[in-house]
Amino acid sequence: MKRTTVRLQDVAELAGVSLASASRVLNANSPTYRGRGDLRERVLAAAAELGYEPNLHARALASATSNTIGLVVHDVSDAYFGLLSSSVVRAADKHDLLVTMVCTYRDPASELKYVKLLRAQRPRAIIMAASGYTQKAQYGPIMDELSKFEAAGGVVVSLAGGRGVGHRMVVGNKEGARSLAHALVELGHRTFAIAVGPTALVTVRDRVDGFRQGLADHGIEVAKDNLYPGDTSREAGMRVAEAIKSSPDRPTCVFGVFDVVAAGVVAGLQRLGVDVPGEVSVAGFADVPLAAQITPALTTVSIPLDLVGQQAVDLALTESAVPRTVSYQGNVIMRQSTAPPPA
Amino acid sequence: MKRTTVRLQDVAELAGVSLASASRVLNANSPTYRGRGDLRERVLAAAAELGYEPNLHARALASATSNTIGLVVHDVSDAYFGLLSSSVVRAADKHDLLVTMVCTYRDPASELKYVKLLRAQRPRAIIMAASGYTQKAQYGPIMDELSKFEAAGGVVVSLAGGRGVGHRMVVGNKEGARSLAHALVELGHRTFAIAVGPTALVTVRDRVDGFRQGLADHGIEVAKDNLYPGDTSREAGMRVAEAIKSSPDRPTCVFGVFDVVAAGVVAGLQRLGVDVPGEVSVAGFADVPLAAQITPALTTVSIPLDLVGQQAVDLALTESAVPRTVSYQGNVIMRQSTAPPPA
DNA sequence: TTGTAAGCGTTATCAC
DNA sequence: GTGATAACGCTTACAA
Repeated sequence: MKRTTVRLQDVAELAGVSLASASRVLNANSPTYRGRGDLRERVLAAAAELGYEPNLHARALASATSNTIGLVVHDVSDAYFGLLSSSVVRAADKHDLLVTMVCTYRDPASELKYVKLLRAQRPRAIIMAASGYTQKAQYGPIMDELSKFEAAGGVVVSLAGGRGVGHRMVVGNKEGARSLAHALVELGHRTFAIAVGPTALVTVRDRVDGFRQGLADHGIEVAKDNLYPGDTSREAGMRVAEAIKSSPDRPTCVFGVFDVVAAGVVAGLQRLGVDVPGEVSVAGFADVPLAAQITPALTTVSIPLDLVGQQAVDLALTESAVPRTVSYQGNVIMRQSTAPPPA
Repeated sequence: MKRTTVRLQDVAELAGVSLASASRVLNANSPTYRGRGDLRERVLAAAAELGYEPNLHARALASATSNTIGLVVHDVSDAYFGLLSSSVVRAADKHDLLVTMVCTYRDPASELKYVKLLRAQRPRAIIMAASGYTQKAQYGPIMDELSKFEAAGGVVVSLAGGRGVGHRMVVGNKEGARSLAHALVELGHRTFAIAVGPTALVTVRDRVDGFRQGLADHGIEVAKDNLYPGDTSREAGMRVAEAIKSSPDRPTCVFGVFDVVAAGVVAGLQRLGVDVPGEVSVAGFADVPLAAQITPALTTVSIPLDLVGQQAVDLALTESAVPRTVSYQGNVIMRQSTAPPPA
């Protein structure tokens, strides 16, 4: 087979104009540019006839800008990140930007690898929705890499709760969890358990800290035994349910740091014959769709993921020298999974 | 600010070698290549010191290959596509491939636009998990674009049920729905309703056709009135529930073409005081996590999305001249949302 | 307005 | 094994 790829050159030749002119027409260069006579039409016609599609690599190389933004999440199949990714993709679309998405599956090493790869791709910006590790050994190298990216003219948007390079977006994990705690105490609860999730994440730390802070505001503490680390799965929640059921001082309320985990706690308790919320109340965090769909519907803290995604893209497009910070606060959503504790 | 971006040239100079040598070292060119003396080490050291990261655009341009694959889905925030995307990303990772993901939100026009954009990015392959429109006016232009991509040496993997360019993956929508129908009839049901969803999609058509076929196998037909078109949302399901509740000849079993819709039917019926499955049984399709998490748990047909994603990437990497076809069959999963009809 | 030509950062093809 | 040097397909001064 001969060369099958169509170059701008080919278009130019077919239209009988120079490479430069063809380029100008196809880029609608200056708003005023129309080309003399039917030059413009000839080029357009030639491009259409040949099925020409510009080579973005060449364009990126020559113009030193790309129309891509990188998005780093933990796991797209997780509803939280799925929703976020979707809103990022949607917002990017409005600016004719393509999104290259990578999933770290909560592994700092693979996150580092991906940031490097992304950097190699020279995107306009990188949105870090994952990251946020509590250990310097884990986040350090990633930050370094991001700094280099910035030094080379790239924009970074960090959604992580902790420190971060570039623009910062903070979703109110701490504040939201604290408000949730207040609401639950007001309901009458005094003994709590927390399904903590992966402790290496800043998000987790913030939610747990916020929640405990909220309890502390009322002079309540969570017993060490009632802190259950785990992963972010439904199964983790179910295991917590078992532990609680046979716990000596059974809490009257369980806070699951992720909705999915909380849903697992609910399911686990139900399977063990414990009534929710009659005997034990359960609350989650994030308000992913699942929360409203289980029975009883889950009390949780809603995060406006839609806005967050949009805003992230907006920030990704602002090359301001001074990093900006934008915050979003969550709302406590009381549903049927929580009720006053049994008398 | 001076130029802040590090070129291979810079690395070569710092290492005191030629551009070509630096390139060879960094690409571990031939397995045997080691460079003479400490040449290799010097280059590596220089690259590390400078924080060099290759420019993939330049590389793609020079080598005429990229390490990117394009993925087109309807909506990542939809559990089905979230799961699929995740498995694609995961599989791609094993081959050090980056995934550029676009969402069409079920709009043929935006799908066309995206395929063009993707083509411009010159990915190694494009995986079409969306598409599959029933109307030629809609899928035609997209297929054309994909053909051009193929002609230029790209690989296409089509997950759509209908026709498709390149390698084909067929998930057993028809067969799965048919088996489901059989199972439901065996349970004793004779009158059915179908929450159809968006009729413009091949996936929908296949599931509906398969289901009706399955009923037909037992001499059962679905009344026109019992076919409810809509979108793929939970709300659509709830509306169907209302319609059914007040329907003159109320069906004893409802098939929702998407799990989310079916879940909506369940929730809607429950809200109206109709017992599921006591009075009406409900089944869905796809077995997304939600299906197992609602109460009662949803009977559905499971699709091995994990395998599908992996396989899609495998196919994306096979440049075989003859398009291959791989099929996956779903399994009927009976859960608590279906039971024999009331006597 | 248009064309000529010089890059953009790599890889690949040559000689050496 | 190594180093010049010509592509790769495009944008963008600079000249005409």
